[in-house]
Amino acid sequence: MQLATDRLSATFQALADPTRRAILARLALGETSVSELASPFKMSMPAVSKHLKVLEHAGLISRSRDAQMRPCKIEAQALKQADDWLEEYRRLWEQRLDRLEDYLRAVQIQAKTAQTETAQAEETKAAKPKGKGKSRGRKK
Amino acid sequence: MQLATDRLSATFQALADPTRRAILARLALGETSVSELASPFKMSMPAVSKHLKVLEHAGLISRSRDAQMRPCKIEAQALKQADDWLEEYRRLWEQRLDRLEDYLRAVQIQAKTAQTETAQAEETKAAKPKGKGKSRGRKK
DNA sequence: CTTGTATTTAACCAGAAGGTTATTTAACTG
DNA sequence: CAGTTAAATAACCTTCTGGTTAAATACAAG
Repeated sequence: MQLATDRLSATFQALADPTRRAILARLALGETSVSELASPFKMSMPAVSKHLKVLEHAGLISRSRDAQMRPCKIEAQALKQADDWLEEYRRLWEQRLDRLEDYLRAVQIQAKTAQTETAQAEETKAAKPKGKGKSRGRKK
Repeated sequence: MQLATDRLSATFQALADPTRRAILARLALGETSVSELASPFKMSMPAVSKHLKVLEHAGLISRSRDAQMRPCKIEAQALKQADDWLEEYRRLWEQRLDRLEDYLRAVQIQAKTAQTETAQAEETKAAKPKGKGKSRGRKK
């Protein structure tokens, strides 16, 4: 059905659909049948079956057999891989507050300066510095 | 270009492509131009431009202007949203070992019960770590 | 062996994704 | 102004996605 791309791409791809995320949410509560997984949705069974195939291909679920039923089980390892990828970027949002503080501090200083030099503030715009000076400021 | 689905779907969708993840990896090092972002790939500029549009639509990057250049910057909040979603499932892989331990302990008790129906209660008590104070934090 | 139940497969469809080349827009430069 | 650079847009193509209905499979129970 889908391309044989890498595992991580397949995982994110699988998570990119609300129906599939809802299925995973249900499976987080415990193993269950395809019919029960399908019941909350108004789509046809084959459609759900396809979603399950996508999830299985991504390693997010596994299936066993119980009479006519094919119970699905969530497989957390694939989710962990996605989490591991995000881990690399965690600092980017965890440092956010610190940077906001830096920014606010800078603004405060600027405000104080502006109090004494109000007139020149407008002129600065016209007095464009040469070349790639980039007076646009706060470029880390 | 892409569907106007919910933000989380758009984010996971954006992350489901290796090229886009590579772009984000580069942007994690700092803001840069489209040309530089495109340079590692053998695809055309319009292709990269499309990838950037997908990332921007998902809120994963933002763009500013600097002369002819349109520098891209990573936006960590969208990544955090993905991480928050995964957070709900974290216990599934973090508790895995604990549950395996529980299972093995149960099997052991069963085996012993089958052998001799004598004093295994004390052993169980001794072996049990008691409480789930493992506090396996989410930060590595 | 026939029927019912649970689920998958087959065939098909519209629209999205990801790529291409050619053209256009935007901003600096001489 | 004309020319160059950086990037986006337009038009087009192929493959993938997510859904459909109809038919097939696997199993259990009469």
